[in-house]
Amino acid sequence: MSIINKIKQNIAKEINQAVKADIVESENLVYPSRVDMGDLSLPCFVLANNLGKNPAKIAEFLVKNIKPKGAIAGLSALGPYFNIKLNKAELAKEVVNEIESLRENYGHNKSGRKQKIMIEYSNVNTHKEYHIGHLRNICYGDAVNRVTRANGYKSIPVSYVNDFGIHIAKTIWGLIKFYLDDKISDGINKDLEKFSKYENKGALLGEIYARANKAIKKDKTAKQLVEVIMKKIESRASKEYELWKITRAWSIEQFAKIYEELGIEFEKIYYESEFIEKGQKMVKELLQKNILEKSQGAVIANLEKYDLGVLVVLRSDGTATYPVADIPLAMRKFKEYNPDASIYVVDKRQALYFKQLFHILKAIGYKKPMIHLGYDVVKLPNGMMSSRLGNTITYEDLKEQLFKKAKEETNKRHPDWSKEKIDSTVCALVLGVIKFEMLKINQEQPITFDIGKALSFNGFTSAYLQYTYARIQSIVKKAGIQNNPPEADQQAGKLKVDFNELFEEKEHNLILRLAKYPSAVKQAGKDFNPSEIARYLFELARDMNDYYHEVPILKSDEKTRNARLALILSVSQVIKNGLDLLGIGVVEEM
RNA sequence: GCGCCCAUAGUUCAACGGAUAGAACACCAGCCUUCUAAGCUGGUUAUGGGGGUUCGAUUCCCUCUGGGCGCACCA
Repeated sequence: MSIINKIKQNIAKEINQAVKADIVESENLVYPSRVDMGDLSLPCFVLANNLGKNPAKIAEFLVKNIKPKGAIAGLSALGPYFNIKLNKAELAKEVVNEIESLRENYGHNKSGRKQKIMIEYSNVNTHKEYHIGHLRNICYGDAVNRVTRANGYKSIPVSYVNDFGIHIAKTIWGLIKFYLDDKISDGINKDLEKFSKYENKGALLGEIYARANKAIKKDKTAKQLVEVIMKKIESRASKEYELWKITRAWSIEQFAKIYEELGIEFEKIYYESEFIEKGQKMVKELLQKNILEKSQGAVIANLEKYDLGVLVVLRSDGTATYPVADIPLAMRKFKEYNPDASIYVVDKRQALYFKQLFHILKAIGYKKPMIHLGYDVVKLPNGMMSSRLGNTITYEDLKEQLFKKAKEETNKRHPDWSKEKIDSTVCALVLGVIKFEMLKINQEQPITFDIGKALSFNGFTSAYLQYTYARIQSIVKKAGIQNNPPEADQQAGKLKVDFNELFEEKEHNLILRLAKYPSAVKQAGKDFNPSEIARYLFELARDMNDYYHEVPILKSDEKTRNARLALILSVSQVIKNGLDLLGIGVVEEM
């Protein structure tokens, strides 16, 4: 349990003893809206209702009947609020020592009790462009994975790639039409040599898709051709199928590169094409079991009596829809990993579909919890993004612009740095921007992605957090302490910290903020909401920068200096831990 | 038509039934012989309308207005 929770529990106990009843719990203690009121507070209304007394009187009663001792430094009543000031040195000692001993594990908890949770994200289409909407999915999924682990679960991140749909036939049609003179010759590999000059063939497929989509819209024969191509791919024995195999590999290579750049690893990647045939067989079985039924030539799941409408599983022409692959995929996941719960990180617009899918899976016999974690779209300031309209920002565009800007800024500030140092710093900054922009807003809200703001590195950004971290490292370095994890314990020990030296109000604010980190992690885990961490870190960094400007560290007396160094080392550890939960790395200098 | 979601400052977001509704961006005015100015300080501006529940409502309920989304053969 975190220090602050222990303190809250003790205070709750004291209060209950004072009123001789068991009413107040540690969760009833809140943080006052202004720091001068105190560090913790109990609104006395609930107590008042239970005891049939005036809340302001109760607050006064508590002040009279509880003696400040240990962690409690002072008590006061302000109207109906019972306010508690904590012992600064005591709290500082507890918090800083805990951070120093737990290090990268500070803030983590065991509430998940090692339950296995499978998290599916990066549910992408091959043969299409990879844009910032996909980035939201992957950044969010990865952060949920990390936050879930920090809360004591054993998470299993997997990806599911849609490599077998009509969109692919469209891209292949475009490829043949625009690049292969309208036909596939016998020597496909030779024809495709012209693509060897493209470094990122997956991105090229995205461009072809957008172009093909526009062309097909106005062209009836093209539409028919696309259907023919789809059938030929499905036959798994045709030139089109060969072309599918080759181009599919291009997209998969592109995804692998993106995952590597973003530092994201999956336990397993599943592909739709592996499940379609199995799914077709399964449809027959489910028809026999009356879980599915035939209607108007199609195969459907009729879920109207559960208020979930109707889900088409096979169209009247016999072609498959999503669930045909999703059902066997879910079964495979349970069979291979036996997770205690299965989470799907997918666009919230598919909420109804997932309710339907889970209903069918439960009917088949899968009773473990299945959760659809929906997130909202990424919009642009001028409106919705659309692959079909070509109104998107692709991952490549974004990365390129960010690199250019970050490099410019870094060069300007550090003309003496080596190319390697600049590159590695810029890389960390760019990744930070991408991930932070995708995570700083609650997943249930749309993101209005403004590339100009993302490039600014000012305000509520990852650069601000990384900068704060780098500033601390700079001081630490000048103080002659190496903040290397193996030696750090010793180093901290060498500092001989007297926590009474942390007498500044801003220091107390920082310590209280550090003490709140574990609850931010817990809350983020409970709500699958990494933006809690992002906001927490911003507040911590703001407190830190405020402190930095106001209070000298290296120039203070030795005793004070040591205490302050211990404090800022703790701050930097928490910034690092929090950024790690968002999948973002720190830089030692910037 | 049925259902779901959203509405807070010029803009983008917070506020988990509690105290004077917080930030960031933008704009204006300051701060670098002083631990990194990618920073800090100060200033201007907000709960869509109407009802209810509650000691207390941005938060819960109803309703109106305005947006977005989903609803058998698009993925």
